[in-house]
Amino acid sequence: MLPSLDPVLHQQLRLAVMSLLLARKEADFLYLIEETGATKGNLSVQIRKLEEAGYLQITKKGAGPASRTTCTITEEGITAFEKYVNALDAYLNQSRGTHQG
Amino acid sequence: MLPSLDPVLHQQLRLAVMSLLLARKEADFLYLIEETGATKGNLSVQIRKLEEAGYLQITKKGAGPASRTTCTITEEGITAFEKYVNALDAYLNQSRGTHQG
DNA sequence: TTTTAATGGTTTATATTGTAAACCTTAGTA
DNA sequence: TACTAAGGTTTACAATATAAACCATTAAAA
Repeated sequence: MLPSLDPVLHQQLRLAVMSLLLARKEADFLYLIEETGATKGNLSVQIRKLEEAGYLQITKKGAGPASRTTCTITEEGITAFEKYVNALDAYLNQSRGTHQG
Repeated sequence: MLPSLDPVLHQQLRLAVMSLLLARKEADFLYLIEETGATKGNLSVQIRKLEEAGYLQITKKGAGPASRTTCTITEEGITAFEKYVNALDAYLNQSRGTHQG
């Protein structure tokens, strides 16, 4: 049977964030806004979910307009992403019969 | 910027159904239940959404216990699936820098 | 010839999730 | 001291997913 897809990662914005972090290790809130096109409210909620899942860490520096929020991917996040990609493969490659079994 | 992911396909059960159909062209309701582990209610709803999107056709034969509901993938469904896979690639390959640009 | 049960599927109420408008806090500046 | 702007957060609402309860038909049993 097809493997289940990690529901934390199987969502467009969260997947985009993780994908960007995987390439860069860390990224600022505003950078993620630019790259994803998400609204601040939505991004705020979704990175918190990723943090709660243990997939990234949120670090805040300063206060007011000079403040910065940075997201850093965790080992757990990297592992989860890789596992997700492998699970997806089973879905995407059904048609080619290249999956194990 | 990362491409958007077709919301009809970016859902586990619907993606599973499409994936199975891509390999087999058509499949019965009960076969899809077995392969996906979904409940009847959930599958019923999700294949209807796929039909509304034009990605598959639902055909019913007979009535009562001998009745059969068959799903057949459409050309539009195949195209949409391929497009979805390509879009996903942009997310999954960020880390390897193998994406265009 | 009524029950009774079983099959194949649908409806629909509920829970979960995603989204963005409205809001808050702090800092600079006029 | 206002007033503005930046950087985020809250939260109310919309959309979605899920499965329990239900329906229709048929076959078999009583």
